[in-house]
Amino acid sequence: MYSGGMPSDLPALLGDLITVNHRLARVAAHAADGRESPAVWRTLSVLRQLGPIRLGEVAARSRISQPTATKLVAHLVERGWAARLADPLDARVTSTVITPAGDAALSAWRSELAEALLPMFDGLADADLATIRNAVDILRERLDGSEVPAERVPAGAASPTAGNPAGARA
Amino acid sequence: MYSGGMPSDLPALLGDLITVNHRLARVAAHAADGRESPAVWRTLSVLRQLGPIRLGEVAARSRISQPTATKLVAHLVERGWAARLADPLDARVTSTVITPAGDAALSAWRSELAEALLPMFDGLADADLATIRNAVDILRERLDGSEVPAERVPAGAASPTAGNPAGARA
DNA sequence: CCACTGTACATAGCTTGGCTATCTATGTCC
DNA sequence: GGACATAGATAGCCAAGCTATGTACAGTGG
Repeated sequence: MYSGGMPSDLPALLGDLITVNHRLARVAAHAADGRESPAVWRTLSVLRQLGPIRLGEVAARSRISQPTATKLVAHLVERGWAARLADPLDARVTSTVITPAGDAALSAWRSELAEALLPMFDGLADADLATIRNAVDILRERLDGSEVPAERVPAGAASPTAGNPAGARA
Repeated sequence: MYSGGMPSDLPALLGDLITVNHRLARVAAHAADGRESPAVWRTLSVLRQLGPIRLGEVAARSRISQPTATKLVAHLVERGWAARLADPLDARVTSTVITPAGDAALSAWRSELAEALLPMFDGLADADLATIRNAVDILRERLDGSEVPAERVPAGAASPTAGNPAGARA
């Protein structure tokens, strides 16, 4: 219990958060489906969540560089998990959508992952699960909300004319 | 809205957890010090936490393969952030310790990271910070406690007949 | 004492995700 | 039409991860 409450020690909290985060990532890496990489699922998640989306937006959302996004999307298209759409208004743009196959693959991965991680979370009290759920929601909101201070990320993004759904919870 | 609290939807929670986790990792990757990689800091953390430790233990703790641990530790030694000790009882063993320089570097990184992430957490209510702190503690405990994949996990995780891939779309 | 099996780490070789730098094609503004 | 900006593609590099295998030492049975 952290009833003491030490909000002033934010740096320590952030350090711990990132450390635990890395460790959890390693566990997840083992947990499910060695056949495809985490980056693939992450990209697929972005596509599912944001519908037809430009490459640059994929990159910004995933916090990866544009060339890396190109590579990943190309891989997804090869796999049949995504498809590209020409933009009738701007010939430079090619939007990407997730395909039904991609959607199914993503869902399957999530199930597989959940099953693999279950033992680790077995016996956890409902209250603890709720805490994790809340923390996940809080972090997600922060990740979605702040378009990142991003030192290195090419801070283009000057063309969000399309209504940014910004589906914030709460 | 998740106000209901649905502990039975653990699979969805785990999927979200891993997704958010991965996204946070991307942010952290940008946040601080592009000169060294996350794996370096993770390894250094393990060394600091567990004192002189065998290579195999580093690998198990970090959830990486033994050859990868060899590579990372070698890198740390080159950098002067770790040192190796021969074991007088078993000539096969070489333990590794963090050096003062490594300790300092790790601390510096944590500070830098915290500072870079601060804006993202600015304006967060104390209650939310407490929630994150608790979640971090809960997860860390689970990560430490369960020696989960034992050790040499058979890499090819057989996909257990996914009869019903959790019809719940996420 | 010597082979025989097991353990701890090192080496080799590969794949993939990530990056920067640069190029091409298109759009936009004067 | 020409200068500049923007969207994405291509090239080339490095790090982190893996499997498979090699090497040296430990322990054990004959």
